[in-house]
Amino acid sequence: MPELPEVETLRRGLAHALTGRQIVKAELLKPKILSGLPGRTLLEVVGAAVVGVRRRAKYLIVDLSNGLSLVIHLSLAGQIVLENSAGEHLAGGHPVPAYGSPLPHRQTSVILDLDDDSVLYLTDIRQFAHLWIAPTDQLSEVIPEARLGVELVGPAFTAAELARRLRRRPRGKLKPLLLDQALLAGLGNIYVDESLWGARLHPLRTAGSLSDEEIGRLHAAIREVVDLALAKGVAQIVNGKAVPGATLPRIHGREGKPCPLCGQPIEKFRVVGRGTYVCPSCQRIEA
DNA sequence: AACTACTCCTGGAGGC
DNA sequence: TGCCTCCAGGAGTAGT
Repeated sequence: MPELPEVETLRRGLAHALTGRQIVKAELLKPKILSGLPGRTLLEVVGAAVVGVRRRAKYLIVDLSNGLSLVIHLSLAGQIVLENSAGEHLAGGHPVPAYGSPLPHRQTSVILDLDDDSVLYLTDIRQFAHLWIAPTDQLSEVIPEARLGVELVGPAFTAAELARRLRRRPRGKLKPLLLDQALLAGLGNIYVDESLWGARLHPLRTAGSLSDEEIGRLHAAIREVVDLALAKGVAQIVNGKAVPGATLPRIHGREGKPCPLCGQPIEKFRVVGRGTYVCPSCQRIEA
């Protein structure tokens, strides 16, 4: 699903469009999405205004004027579409159902009506997404801070910090480590592949085998791919395949297509059950 | 510590 | 057209 760049891009759009708006109606079509904190209902957000939209890792946080926050994790296939009164869409998350298709969709879980006649739809074709309603000062009940590593956007994510974290788990392989939210908060399957390709490192290299120079390369590659996604548009994948012509991804979902760097055909294999793409020439397992 | 397997779900693609 | 299988931008838990 949406990884950090997708969630951050969505956050920026929603912060602009939602801040100051009042929620005038809330419909819960699929109760399954509301997990944890029993006793809370979606009706508690009606009448409150949005005071800000934040993000931690892949969690989207909508702070309200009544001391509550909506916390959304889009998981694999969650999607948010905000439709304004002119019928224009601000959309983010999973591309299925296609942006612009009629809403609500069969798998739409939540509909929020705003006081400017815009409507927010939260849809998830796989019903894995989660929504929590919690007091803004008690979000630790919802967001598992102890299981979230360093934020990738901002000053905390340095090469030294990456090295420190990787060296704690020297026998771990790079792909599972980079997918581990307790190590780095925000990467998912696509951006891990993109980052490893950018650093010219094989997904099965062990953390302990990396030189300082290679860790520096990995840090720069992660930074570069996240920055590129935030600046030029997030990775576009539909049904596991890269969308032709999109800036990102450059390697994920492009099996058999030429490596953008050397032209060798990109190969696909499985690592911890996840489809993994490498350039066999640029990313060699031996150092 | 690190790995595998399994779970939650639906839908799109491709084979026949 | 139908039927089948496989796979999927996440993450928690259990078992080895």
